[in-house]
Amino acid sequence: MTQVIENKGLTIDTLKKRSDFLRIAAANKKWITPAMIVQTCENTIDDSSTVRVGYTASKKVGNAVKRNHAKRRLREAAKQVMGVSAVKNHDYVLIARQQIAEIKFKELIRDLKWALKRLHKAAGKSGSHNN
RNA sequence: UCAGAUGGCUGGAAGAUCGCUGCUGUGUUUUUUUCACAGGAGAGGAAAGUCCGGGCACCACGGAAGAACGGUGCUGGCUAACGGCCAGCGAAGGUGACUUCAGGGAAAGUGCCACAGAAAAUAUACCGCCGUUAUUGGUAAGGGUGAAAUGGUGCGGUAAGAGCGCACCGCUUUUCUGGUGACAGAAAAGGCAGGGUAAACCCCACCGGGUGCAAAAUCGAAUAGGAACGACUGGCAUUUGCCGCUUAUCUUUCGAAGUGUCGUUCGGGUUGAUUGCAAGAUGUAACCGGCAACGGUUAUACUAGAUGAAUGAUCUUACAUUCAAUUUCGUUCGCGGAAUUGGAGGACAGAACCCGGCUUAUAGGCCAUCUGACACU
RNA sequence: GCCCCUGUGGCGGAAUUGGUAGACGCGCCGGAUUCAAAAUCCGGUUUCUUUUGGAAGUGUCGGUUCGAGUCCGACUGGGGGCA
Repeated sequence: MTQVIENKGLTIDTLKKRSDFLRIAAANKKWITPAMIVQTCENTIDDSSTVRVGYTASKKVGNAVKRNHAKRRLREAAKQVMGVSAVKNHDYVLIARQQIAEIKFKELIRDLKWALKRLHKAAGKSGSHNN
């Protein structure tokens, strides 16, 4: 599989504070796929060339090995997808679900692209969340 | 060959592309930083559970004796220490290799033993048996209850019986022998003392101050050098000094230190960085001592340091494993071996201050020693 | 990471020194009352079975004991605290 990534100049930064995670969850804009949940929210940072992404894997995913593995795969997927499909001045949170251990990496990337597309399309019309 | 026992080792490999976190060096940079390049490093046998033992840090102090509380519990050794390990003893289980055991004291004292049963522990006598006789005496063979009933079997003995007597077995005490010891063996004496429970209180011996790296220290930022209440802040003395008070569970005592700190509540600020934090009861190898655990000497190595938490993502190739189909060989007709093709597919699991153990989880693979059965020589 | 607490029917919650487990309340089911419902009153309510009875059962497994919800050990689920 060849992975030529066309970077738009967006650099990825990692969210670390709990308050940021809560703010993005409160915005109530999310898209659910079998392997993960994608949440997003606009931020107020002036630097327009960075996109901030946070990763979450709760105890429902499994033990420590499975949780770390899930976060690594999410980080790898974000590295390949966010540079192309993300919108600047937005923060994202990727939440792992149980099926992330079984799904193939190609499908993970496809789902993430689809989720971002749907989120930004829906955000234009209304603030209602999909299910 | 089959079945098993014990101990130990291992815990996936190779390659390609793209990345992550420290360290070292060079360059850039006024310096710190940042960035670029190069080099080299980067999870486990359990990293887990947090069940024990230490190091280390703080709690206003150390020693000795006692009390309380908690823990351990056959013997000897190893260890920094331990509830761990090694070697033994005893009991129970197994044909055997071997396995399991909180395994001190019930004759210091107290408590408890439901129901049933005459009686559940200073014993006692319901039905019985025997004698005398008209109300009692002897007895513990037999009956029945219970988890448990005051030695067991046999012979003698007797009114009936009973360690009442004897033999064997068991038990207790004493002595001797062997052993460092737990204990083992032998002899003599005693007609039998003695129910269970100490993972009930307890006794005996030994050990233990508390809290935990979110300990603790420094820097920065911020605001204030916060407020209220309580505790001891004392007395003589001009200084030395004397008495008193305080000093990590409590009391007593010895020495030393101290007399401005501590506790609670309210209010404000910070939710940062650095140190602690990686050379140690360290690993590996050889030799020596020891049955062994382990110890000693020499040589050699430096081997993770993250903090929404790095050590990876994707793909390919064989290899172990497994499923299905086909062919073939053997067959005790259950199936087993070999080859080919196609598919599935890596056990348990992630350092968080560091060590020594224990416990629990774990696909498979390999090695050594030993036991039993069968066959052959 | 470290330190604590706790587990009993569908739910809350009892069970004195170890001696008949499911007290009591809520809920649920059936009946009475009512034209009907609510309220009230009466009865039942751990599970299985060959049903006047028997067996299992206090998160799981093991041990001590004649006997364990209770005592001891190991595991497991849930909850809380610590800058």
